[in-house]
Amino acid sequence: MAKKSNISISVIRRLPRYLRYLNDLDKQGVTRISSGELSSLMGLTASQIRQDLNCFGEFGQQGYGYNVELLKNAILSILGADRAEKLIIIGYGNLGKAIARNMDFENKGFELIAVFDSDPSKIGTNAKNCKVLNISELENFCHANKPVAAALCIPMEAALPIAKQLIDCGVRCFWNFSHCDIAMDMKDVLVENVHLGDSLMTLAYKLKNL
Amino acid sequence: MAKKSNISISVIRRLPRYLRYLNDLDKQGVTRISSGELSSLMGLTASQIRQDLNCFGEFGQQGYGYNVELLKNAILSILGADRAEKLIIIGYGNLGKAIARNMDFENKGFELIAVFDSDPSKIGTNAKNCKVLNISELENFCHANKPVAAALCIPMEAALPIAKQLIDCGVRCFWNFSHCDIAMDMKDVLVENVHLGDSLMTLAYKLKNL
DNA sequence: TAGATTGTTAATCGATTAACAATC
DNA sequence: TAGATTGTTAATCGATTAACAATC
Repeated sequence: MAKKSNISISVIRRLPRYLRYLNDLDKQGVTRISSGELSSLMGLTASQIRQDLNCFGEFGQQGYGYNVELLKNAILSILGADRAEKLIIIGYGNLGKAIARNMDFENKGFELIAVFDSDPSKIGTNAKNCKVLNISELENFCHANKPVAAALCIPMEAALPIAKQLIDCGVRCFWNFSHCDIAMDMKDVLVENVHLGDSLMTLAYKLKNL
Repeated sequence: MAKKSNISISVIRRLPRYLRYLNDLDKQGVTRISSGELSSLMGLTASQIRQDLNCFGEFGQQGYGYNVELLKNAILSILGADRAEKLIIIGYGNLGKAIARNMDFENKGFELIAVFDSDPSKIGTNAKNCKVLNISELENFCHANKPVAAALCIPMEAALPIAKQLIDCGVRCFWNFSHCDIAMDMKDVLVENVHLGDSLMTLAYKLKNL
């Protein structure tokens, strides 16, 4: 059969993790793996792995298991991580720098094309493979270069106005690190909120209830 | 009734978000709110809010709703965010710096007591309210100061050995930013994995399937 | 072929939503 | 009191796990 139409977000969020393990296996020279082996490696059930994968097609072979490289590439393609959607970073503080320098955009579906900041001492310097531009040039840049995604590495107060400006410039996709929820209601606007503070508090709870 | 014994992680992960909204309301001078009002503000059901809160006790009043300040403090206490557990940061690269400087540890249950790095140019400099120390001093420091938690802002290769060393020093709680899963199997060791790459790939998927 | 392991259906489990009696 | 809104139970929905026939 194959290809369910409505894939749940729970399944999607597991795919990048499968990918990490498959990449490791591939690097180690492992060519095939069964759902059972992978499940004990990752600490989940074989059933779940098979169910997850069968949302998208039939990638295995009875009696054999899964070909590591083939499955890896299939998941890359399912996630759209084999593409190069234009992304800009707003804010070149420590977090913006960390992301610009360390995030492997190319293997995750994006291409970093520019960074923006308002600090004169940063403007004109080199980020990863691109320049740090003045935030005042944002609109011109967007109209000329049409980025589809933006990583918001700016304080909470700045996030909503900048997001609105970006939406007007055609940006449809936000990776939001500012400590607020943005634009949950705007149609056709995608937001992935990363709330590091929420994550830390979850750890506080676990610690308290250890 | 009140106080269920086994609270699901889904409920816990919603609490910090409730807290953010309650903090905002409190700052705006709002003193009471009903589950209905809060639910439309946050984009979820009133039923879910009431169910979530009733895992921990009865914080509302029929016909009135919830007192904002009271509920805010209740959630702070449930999460253990009103404590000050000693935390260290390993790695003072851009990410370590971003977290040291911008994370509001005091309101999230922790106290940052030291940062460690191996780079001589960083050692001895001042982080937020503490020093950057030589990673070679890690064991001595831990035995003297007994941190319970560590934020791992180091590359993947370094994460596991450092985590093991820290566990031997009594650290039981990891906030892991390195691009690997650590120690899922070790008993009594808590890990909150933050996989920024996984988050970005989820965004890639959403974008592809927009 | 026999053994292994998938794809897939059915059963279970848990989480969310709806409903309403209790009560402020 | 009457209106509002909780706390809580029951109903629904979705996700995970188990089981097994299909098949490599």
